[in-house]
Amino acid sequence: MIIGMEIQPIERAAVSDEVLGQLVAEILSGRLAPGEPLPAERELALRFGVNRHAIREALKGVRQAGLVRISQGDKTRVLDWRENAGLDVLTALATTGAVPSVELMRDVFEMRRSIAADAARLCAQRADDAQIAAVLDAAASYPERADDTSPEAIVVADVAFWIAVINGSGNIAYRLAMNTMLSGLETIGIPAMQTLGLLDEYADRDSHIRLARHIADHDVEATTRLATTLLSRVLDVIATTK
Amino acid sequence: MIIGMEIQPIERAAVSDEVLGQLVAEILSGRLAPGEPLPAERELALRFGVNRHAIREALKGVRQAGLVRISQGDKTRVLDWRENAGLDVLTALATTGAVPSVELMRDVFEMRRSIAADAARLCAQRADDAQIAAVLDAAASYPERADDTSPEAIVVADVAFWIAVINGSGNIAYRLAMNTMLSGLETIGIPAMQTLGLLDEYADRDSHIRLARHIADHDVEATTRLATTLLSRVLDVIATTK
DNA sequence: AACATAGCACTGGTCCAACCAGTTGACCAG
DNA sequence: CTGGTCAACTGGTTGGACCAGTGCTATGTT
Repeated sequence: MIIGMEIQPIERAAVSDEVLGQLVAEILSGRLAPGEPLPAERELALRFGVNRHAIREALKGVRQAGLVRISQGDKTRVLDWRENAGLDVLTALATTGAVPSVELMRDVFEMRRSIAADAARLCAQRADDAQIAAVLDAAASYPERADDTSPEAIVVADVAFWIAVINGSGNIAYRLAMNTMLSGLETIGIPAMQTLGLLDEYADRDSHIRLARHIADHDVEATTRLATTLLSRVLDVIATTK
Repeated sequence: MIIGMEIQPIERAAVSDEVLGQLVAEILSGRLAPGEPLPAERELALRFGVNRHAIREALKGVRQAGLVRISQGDKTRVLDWRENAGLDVLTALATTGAVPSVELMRDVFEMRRSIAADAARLCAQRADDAQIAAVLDAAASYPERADDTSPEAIVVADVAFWIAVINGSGNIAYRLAMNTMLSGLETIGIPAMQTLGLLDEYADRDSHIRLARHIADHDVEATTRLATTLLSRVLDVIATTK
């Protein structure tokens, strides 16, 4: 075994997942328009060259994403994803180019700002000691600004910090929404963020430590202001990119 | 046919959906703890008394919700839903009593406030004429405050208004998140909201019309202020309930 | 005794083939 | 025109077989 050689697990996606991906892409891209019926399961099985069960498993996923309505005896019909789909299709949207990726990025970071800023406010209001300690810890773990700091380390630290804040807010909906946004960002990929110059704005250790201190002081006012400022930076970068 | 008789379609959930619901409930309630392995598919098929294919279809759904990790050759393991699940489990959370329903309600409405308020701000900033017209229309369609106004009508009008605002913001993530929240509220049910006295706070036709006008005037400042005020009302009611 | 390894038993993944259960529309009798 | 019947779809469900990974265990060598 060659030391240091690049090993990555070969991807062996299940056929049903393959099918799911393609169907979702077809719908999000608009090639399958809302209202339009999907081919019958048996037909799809033929076209994809897989068993009908694989198709059915995929269809279950498509339905759960809110992209189709399945009804026995009748054909499976495509829904308007803007009206019916849940937040979870963000990930799929990032993959298929249904929405321009810069615009999508802007939307996600705007949502991040709203939610994280409010979470910080609530955190300052009602977090208990343990939760505040976690926030302070996360801020302290923030990497120093240095050129040799890996992009991954910055992202990891930033995610950990805001997760701690959200946990402190005690709002489970915020937590779940953040989970969804993060998995969406993962599919976009850190390299893409790097090219956009987003990461430079992330790495501001001092500000995060100050913010944590505001939270620890239960200073709602200062917390909200600083959090909003911090969370807006990335958006400024995106705006100029556009 | 008796005029006005109550007709509702009989529910005939597919077995796989039945299974999915039970599995999700088991996990969210904590009876199946994170890290714990699920029974084998064949075992589950026996216990539920259904075919293995049905189990598999259900498991696909559970996985997509971010509640388990499935890997061939190994057992299917339960994930920590707080860390892995997406926003879409909100609906399931509302059903199973994993989180106290009042607390869940508070969380959702807090999220609604953050998102809708920011959407209103963005809408005032960058909505085009057609989108603004839609907002004005939605506000005009708001029902007059009257005792004979049905609760459903109020909710429908309110939803339509904020959807119009979010559309005007041009933020697709906000739209999707709102979709998810709405389907969550549906499962809670309007009657439950009525008992909590939430609906009275919804029905304020004048304020919504004023808000729409602020947006039409592109008055970002006034829009943000009024929107936040409006969206906070429900939370005040919930806070006193608690 | 210690360690490598071959093999077995278990997991999920896929397939085939049949049948059940609803929906729709065409057709025909009243 | 109304109502019923039937046939041809649709998705829903079942059984059983086999493929493909993973992990434990017994075995054999050192």
